Amino acid sequence: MNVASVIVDVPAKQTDKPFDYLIPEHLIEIIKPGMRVIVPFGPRKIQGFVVGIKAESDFKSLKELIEPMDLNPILNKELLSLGDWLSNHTLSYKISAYQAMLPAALKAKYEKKLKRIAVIENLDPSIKPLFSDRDSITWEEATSHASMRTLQKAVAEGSIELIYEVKERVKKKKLKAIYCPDRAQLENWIKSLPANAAKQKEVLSYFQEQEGPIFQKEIEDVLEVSSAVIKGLVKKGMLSETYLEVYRDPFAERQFSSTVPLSLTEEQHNAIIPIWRSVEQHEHEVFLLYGVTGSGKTEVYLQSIQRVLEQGREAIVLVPEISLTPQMVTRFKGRFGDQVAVLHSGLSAGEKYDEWRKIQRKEVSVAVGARSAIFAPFENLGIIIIDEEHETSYKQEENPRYHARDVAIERAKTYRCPVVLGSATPALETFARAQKDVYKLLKLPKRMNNQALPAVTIIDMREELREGNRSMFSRVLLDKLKERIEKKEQTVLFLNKRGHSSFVMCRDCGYVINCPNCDISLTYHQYSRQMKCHYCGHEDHVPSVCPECQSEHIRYFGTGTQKVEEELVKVLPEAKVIRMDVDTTSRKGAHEKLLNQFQEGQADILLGTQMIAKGLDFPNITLVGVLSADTMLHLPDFRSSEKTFQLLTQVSGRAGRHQLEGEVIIQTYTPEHYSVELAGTQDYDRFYDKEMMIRKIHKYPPFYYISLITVSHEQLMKAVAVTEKITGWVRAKLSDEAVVLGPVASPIPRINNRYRYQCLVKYKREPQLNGALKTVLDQYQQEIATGGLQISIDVNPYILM
DNA sequence: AGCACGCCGACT
DNA sequence: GTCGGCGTGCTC
Repeated sequence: MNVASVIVDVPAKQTDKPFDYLIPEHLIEIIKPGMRVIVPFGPRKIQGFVVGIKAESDFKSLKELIEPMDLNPILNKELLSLGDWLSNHTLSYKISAYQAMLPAALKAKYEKKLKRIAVIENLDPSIKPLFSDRDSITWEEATSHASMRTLQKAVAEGSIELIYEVKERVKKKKLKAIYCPDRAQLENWIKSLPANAAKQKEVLSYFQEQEGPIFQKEIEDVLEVSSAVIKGLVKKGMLSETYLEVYRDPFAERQFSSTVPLSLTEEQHNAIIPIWRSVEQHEHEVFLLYGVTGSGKTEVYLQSIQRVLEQGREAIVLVPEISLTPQMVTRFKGRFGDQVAVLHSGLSAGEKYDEWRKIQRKEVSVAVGARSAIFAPFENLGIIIIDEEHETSYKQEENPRYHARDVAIERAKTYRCPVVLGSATPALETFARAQKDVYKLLKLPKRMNNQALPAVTIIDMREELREGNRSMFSRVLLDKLKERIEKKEQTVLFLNKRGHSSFVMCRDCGYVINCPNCDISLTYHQYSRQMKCHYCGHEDHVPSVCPECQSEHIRYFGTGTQKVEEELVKVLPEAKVIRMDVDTTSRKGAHEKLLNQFQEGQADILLGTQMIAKGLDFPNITLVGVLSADTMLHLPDFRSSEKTFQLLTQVSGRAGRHQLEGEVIIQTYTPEHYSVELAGTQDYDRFYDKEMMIRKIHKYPPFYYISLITVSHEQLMKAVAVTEKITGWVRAKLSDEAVVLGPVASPIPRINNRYRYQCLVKYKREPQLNGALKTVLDQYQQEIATGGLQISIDVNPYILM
């Protein structure tokens, strides 16, 4: 057993298979599947994952692997095969799948260096100065100071050597700690110290009280001594220095007041019984916990987890990226304390890595986090919970294009444990499965406070315009706003920004400034006073005259949160407003800080985008205003109605969650649209029926599965031709039941000067499809490798662009 | 993905 | 004649 099969860190079709390496004598039995290793690959050294150990290889001349990067496997057996499953289902490379399952900190960093071999005097004069004070320099440094030619010559004649290094991205954080090598002596030592060494005596007696190493910082802080005191003792040999690994704890400063399980309402109780049963009987089952906003889903999660922990098993809780508000973390930390690891995007790479290691070392049993937390390396899972399961952020929009819900179900099958999908507005696919009894439906139809859902008023903004109100606030909304300020109650104003971020337009000729590289309008950014393309990053100044008609009437269109804020100040000068958007929350911790301010009542109005739609739970909010409900209704996306309905229902749910009654105002230009109208009455069931009908007619999910192939190339004709061929090829491979659409231009026909064409496949059951798509990738492998062609395949896409 | 190898055009 | 451009194919 001295051969290791390794998946190497080269994301390409040709290398998407195990490469065999000889395990050096001294590493036999040490190298195990799931470990990261450094292996020679061609002329360089790269990282790889050991996927198997075997006695011999079909390959004749094996190289030896260089060294392991881990002491213990970083992927256990289950995660290793989950990686296979993932790459199969998303048609992505194995290496990409493994990397997606691990914290980014574990991704290798490569360094190319030149090392001096000959004595300095013998080096080429142009290279000499580079090595004057060091023995090796980076490749970048070398090439910027010396010509490629001389470097090549020097390497060829052996005076310098080219070396490749594999480095860890993030180091484990270590702090200096002090320990006493011989505690029995402490008593004597203290007596032996001179009388004027009061501080040193104090330090030694501190060691009498405590066993084990103590962090230097702790000694300095507690005893108020300087490092010199400790150094003195170290010099005398009474104390010794060491470095101890510590976790970066992003919540170190925070106190979480602990909570106890609340008594469940009858409905909660009814909902939790089947979950408990599934936990206790080790049965895999998927539950849809369908509960209106404010119905107490979180308490059901908490008490389900409680049961899992009592069994000595572990739990994963997924929450959507944006709503991973401190509120949710607080509730989990409050109930389960140190048992909880938190994994979300707000943490630094190092912090994330540390939280991940707490899971790996079995120091915690609950992981709360965004999408990628589904890969938490637990080995005895007892439950997986996905809160707000309809959220689109559970779908990764880059390779591997996985949906956390699918991964959850796959893992839960292996561990024979339940998955709980929670939502007030389930994804249509999910609800349909619950209707068909594939998932078990659990309902929480009432709010916990027994309050009715807030009263919703829909305002037709066309009507407002007709009556001469050109502002972005309807008269009703304005009146209600004033009322709340007088009553010292709070309002949430929600701006549905997606769909029309502020673009720049000429008022005279209507010319909209587009990106020169992409077929999309540039977005205006107030803080930099620049226009920016969200797809290729192109930036430009706002022109002073229109490039088309030379008019000077250039204007920024679209209502950004900043504009709303300015307007608010004009109409309600007495109102205190907190604005939450990408600009005000980009700084670390800003999100939390703003919410705290709002909670403490420092403002009357909380104004924001998507990020305030979910998870907010403040007792004093009695009014929710949606400024423009329909902005994303017209996106080229078959889910736009569903998303609109979900979003409107979610925001409405922010009002009146406690004693005070809530009220919602929705402003729209299309009040007759069913997703606006039914969000008004918060009637999910009717929305579901209506939307299902439409999906059925148009052959969309949940009636059909879809897969999207996007082809892009610098030349329009090439992109069209390839898509044409693929479309024909796929069509021929599938049954008559499948619908293959295309080639059609992508909704964004050009990004970064590459033309984009698509083929959309709708199907019910096509065992051939996966294979056909793989062949497509194989066939164009050459052209993809040389960089001219790009083909992306998204199985079950969420964004059709 | 890198990197070497190899085959063609424009130069000292 | 050589230098250097990039297309092609390989990496255990």
